Amino acid sequence: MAVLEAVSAHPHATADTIAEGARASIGTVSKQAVYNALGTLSEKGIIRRIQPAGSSALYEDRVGDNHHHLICRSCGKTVDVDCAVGGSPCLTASHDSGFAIDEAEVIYWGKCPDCRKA
Amino acid sequence: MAVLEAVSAHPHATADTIAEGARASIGTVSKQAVYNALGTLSEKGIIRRIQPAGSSALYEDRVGDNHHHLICRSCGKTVDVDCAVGGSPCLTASHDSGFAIDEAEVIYWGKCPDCRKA
DNA sequence: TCAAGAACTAGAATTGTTCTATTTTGAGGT
DNA sequence: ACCTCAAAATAGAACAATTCTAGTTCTTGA
Repeated sequence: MAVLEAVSAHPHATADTIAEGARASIGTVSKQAVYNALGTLSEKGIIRRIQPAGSSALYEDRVGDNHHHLICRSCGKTVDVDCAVGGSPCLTASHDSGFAIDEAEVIYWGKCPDCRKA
Repeated sequence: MAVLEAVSAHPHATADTIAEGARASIGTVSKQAVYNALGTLSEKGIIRRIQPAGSSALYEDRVGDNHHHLICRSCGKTVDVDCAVGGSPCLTASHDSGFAIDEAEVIYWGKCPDCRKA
């Protein structure tokens, strides 16, 4: 529960940050307890795990609405974006090679406003 | 050059596999030489590096045609798919939050024909 | 031929995550 | 209340991919 709350409170946080958040509300929690909880929660579909290139895994509780992510190449800032194409469209690849596709993960890479200034 | 050839010969291979490929054509190459070469090549845009969740980095030389990937959740098999939406459309997120977007990375997750049978 | 910079090597170091063995906790039954 | 058993937590080791570092070897231009 504490882990779930921490994920809710810090969207797109790393396991480490979430562990800190959980500790803030409960006291002591081991790293592994957090990993276990995160693992179970994302397995059950209650939270989502994203693993952008060049960073550790991030977790969020916004789930089931087919939204995507926009990540800054310089500072790593991550924001949600709604699916450009509506509903859950991306699930149709042009040619599926016989695969049964169950998810389309979209990551937009770019530069955030702050980093553009600098 | 040997590294580039190895990437060409084994699309979607890991750094390790590419190192083996390079060694097969040249003799001995250190792991770091390979990482250096891969780093420079992808920095210059000659090859592309993809880092799917739960696997190490993969490299490919098909570049600049806005294609995406379809990965099997069970066996990790990776195939190319052309962009569902044509040209380079995905570059437009519904709302860009002020970011300067330069790439849209799409990964379709599913089950390959072989794993569906099993 | 020589010097200077680039690339290469080997091996240690780092980081995020997972594994394993041991301990603690909590629920149900007596 | 007490005991037992399973589930969850702990601590710390283990692991794998990648990066860093220091020293050596090549290559190229003068």
